[in-house]
Amino acid sequence: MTVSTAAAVKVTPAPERQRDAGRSQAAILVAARDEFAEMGLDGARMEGIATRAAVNKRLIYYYFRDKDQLFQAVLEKAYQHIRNAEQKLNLLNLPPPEAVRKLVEFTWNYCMKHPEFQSLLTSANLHKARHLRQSRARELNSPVIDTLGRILEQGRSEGLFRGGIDPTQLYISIAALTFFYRSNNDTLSAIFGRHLLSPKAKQERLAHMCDLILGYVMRD
Amino acid sequence: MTVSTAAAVKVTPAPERQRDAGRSQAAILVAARDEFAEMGLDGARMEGIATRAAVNKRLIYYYFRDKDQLFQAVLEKAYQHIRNAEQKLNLLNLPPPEAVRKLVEFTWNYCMKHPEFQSLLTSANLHKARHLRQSRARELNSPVIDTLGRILEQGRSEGLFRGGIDPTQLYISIAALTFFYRSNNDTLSAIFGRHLLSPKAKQERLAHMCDLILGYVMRD
Amino acid sequence: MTVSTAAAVKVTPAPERQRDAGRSQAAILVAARDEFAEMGLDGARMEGIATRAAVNKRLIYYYFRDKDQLFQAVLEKAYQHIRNAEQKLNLLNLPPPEAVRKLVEFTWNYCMKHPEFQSLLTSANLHKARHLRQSRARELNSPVIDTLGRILEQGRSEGLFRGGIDPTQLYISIAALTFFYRSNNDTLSAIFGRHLLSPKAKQERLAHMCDLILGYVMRD
Amino acid sequence: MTVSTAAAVKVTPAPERQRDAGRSQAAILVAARDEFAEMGLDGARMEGIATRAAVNKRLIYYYFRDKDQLFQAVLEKAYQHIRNAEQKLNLLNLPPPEAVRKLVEFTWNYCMKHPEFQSLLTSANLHKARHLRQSRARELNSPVIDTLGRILEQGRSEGLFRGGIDPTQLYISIAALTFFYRSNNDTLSAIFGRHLLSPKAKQERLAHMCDLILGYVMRD
DNA sequence: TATGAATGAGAATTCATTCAT
DNA sequence: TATGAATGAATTCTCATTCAT
Repeated sequence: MTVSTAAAVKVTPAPERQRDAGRSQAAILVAARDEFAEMGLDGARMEGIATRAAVNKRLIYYYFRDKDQLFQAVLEKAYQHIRNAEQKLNLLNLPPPEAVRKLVEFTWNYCMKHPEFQSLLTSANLHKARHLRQSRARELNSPVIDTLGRILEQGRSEGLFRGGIDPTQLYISIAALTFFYRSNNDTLSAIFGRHLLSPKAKQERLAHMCDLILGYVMRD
Repeated sequence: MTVSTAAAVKVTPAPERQRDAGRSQAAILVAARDEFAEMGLDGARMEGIATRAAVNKRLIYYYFRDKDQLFQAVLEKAYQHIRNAEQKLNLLNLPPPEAVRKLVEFTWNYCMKHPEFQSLLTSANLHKARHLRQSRARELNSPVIDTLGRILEQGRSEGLFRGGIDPTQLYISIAALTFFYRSNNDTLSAIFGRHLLSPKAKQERLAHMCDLILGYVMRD
Repeated sequence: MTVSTAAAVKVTPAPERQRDAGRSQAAILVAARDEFAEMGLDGARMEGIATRAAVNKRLIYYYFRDKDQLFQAVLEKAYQHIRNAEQKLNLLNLPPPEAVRKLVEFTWNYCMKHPEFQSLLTSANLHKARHLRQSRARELNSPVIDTLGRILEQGRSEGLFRGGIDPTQLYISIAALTFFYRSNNDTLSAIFGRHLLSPKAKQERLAHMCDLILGYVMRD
Repeated sequence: MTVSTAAAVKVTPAPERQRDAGRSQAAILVAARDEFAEMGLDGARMEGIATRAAVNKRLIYYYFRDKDQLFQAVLEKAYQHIRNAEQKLNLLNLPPPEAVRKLVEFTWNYCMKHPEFQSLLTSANLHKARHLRQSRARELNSPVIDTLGRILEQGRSEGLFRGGIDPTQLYISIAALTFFYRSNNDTLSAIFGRHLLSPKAKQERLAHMCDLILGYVMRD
């Protein structure tokens, strides 16, 4: 047996990549987001998340306690992300009709780029949104509601928009028109025998939505 | 009821409940529909379905082979049900604007009465609609698309509606506005801190949707 | 035991029995070998294997994925074991007749000491040897075939053996005479009403086999 | 409801094929033999047997009580079949060497034509031959043993054969050489990378076996 | 911070067999 | 003689999670 003589020897911790708390946590969150989005909360596997994140399964528990907490963290991050994007819209600088159109387009584009968002919400809803209710994060609520309210008011005062529109109601409708289209794509395609996500189809859908929303908002 | 005088009358098999293939199958389908709708395809438990249906778990396999086949059967039946309801609408007898309004109201009411329908679709979509694609049932496609197309045309010819509206696109939008609202109710409620399914809220939502759809369809 | 003076000496992990991957795997393999041999592949129970190995049932799946993979591992190990034993025979040092006799005796003894080997092969054959074909292990093929070929040649050149004997054919025959006798023992005994595994019967069988094989191999 | 007027009307039992006890039993036995041979006793499925026999699963239980009894019946029939074939050999009419050769050839041919026989025996052995021991059928024991004894004696008295050969021992050896070859074909083929059942291979094997047996039996 | 070993509580599915007609 | 309906007891395998280092 070869015995080391130096009790003081301390192996240098290797050129790292290991042992980076932040990196591991972030990798897990991304992996979990993808797994949850693809498989649903119930279909997702902790094993699958660990593999995607290239970390030891045990580490997930170390950082996130359990599957539900992890899902909650993913959900919060997803909301945070879209709220962040919404912040940058600067809708109040635009003429009201332009602002509304831009909001529709933004919602559409976000939905196309981040289909995982609606997928996560779907899982959240299946579970009665308990993950959200446990969340103390206040990034959940959209500041856009407020903004949209002001836009509607201004459009109204300019004589462009009709009155009496509930901004929350309108916001939900915009979301509905885009997110439903995307998240029900597979069944809709199967039934209509029509590909709904080709570039042309997407362009048509966006046009339709803008017509629909603006046709409603604007005074006859 | 015409009563036979003869002694040869076949005794009705007693109000038993045992050994009735049709009844068992039907009970399983109902139970499965509810379980799948509440828990999602992945969250649903065969055990739970058996309990709901008050049949032996084994019997489910006897009639439906496995979970996926059962889900497919449930899905087909759900489509069949809504298509059936659509059939009875008789929209072509109405003035075009009334017809469109009635379709919106029908969709809304169906959605409220049968939230399981969208829930099933959600699971189907999470699984890339493979259950639908394996289905040879042709009740899937909605005959309403056709009807809606004719209504739009007629409204157009009467000078009431704008032209160039794709009936499929419009149909999807109507579905989106109602089904998204219902199926995302929990997260939306949590975020907006507002109960979306109170009688008043439902009435407002329906009014909003009608305004939106009719405002778009009708010529300025 | 050489005692180190240093405080830095790593404490030997105690004679525990827990948390030893190698030990667990080995225990499972032994248990599985016995269960498969006694019950056949289809009759074997994962539960039974876990009990025999005194490990958690789940651990079997942890290490071996599923029943088939486990069986394959067992099979490979069994081949490895007999090939190992064959290696040690050193037949080439003996006069050809002695070598042949020793091979027969070895086969017989191995068969008596390791009846599980033929039992495993029987299961493998029932399943069309798919486990073997999936195996990339090259310990499967017997090196004895080669050796036997050389022995036959030398015997021939010494004028002791007849010519034109296919070593593979002969090897199969030696195996057949022993393994068939052992693995069909129960039916043969039942039919002939004669105990085939008494010391006397075994001795007679071995003598018969040697006579048979040597009588064939040696020139008249 | 259309009521039949004739109480006496008796539907003629249809051109039959149904309700033929003998036919059903025979079909089940054949189907069971094939299923047991292909899958082994444990791997065989009552369902599979019913399907093969094109009868209702329940009928198997009606005629054969349970799986074990069915297996026993199959086994007995298999023995009966080979004993029957052996009866017709008329070995005593031949010169002793011819008789022995004919027995080897017969065994080989039977084995090639009826691989299910050895397969059934294999299952029987895995279960310690309990099915045989429960069997009161006396067709089990081979009359050939007797015949072979006489042949050996005669050959001996004619100065052709060596003495002291145990006919049972020899009979087992002949069976071993053929049945082992056939029933271990898959593993042997996999290991030797050589197809053992091609016409040429079969011919070579038979020749080898005859050489082996006759080389042993005949006086030098 | 990180990880391989281990596990209990299910989960879907299978299978021989019985029930009721 | 024949059969569709029904079932209890397994059986394999899965999954989130904890242990021990």
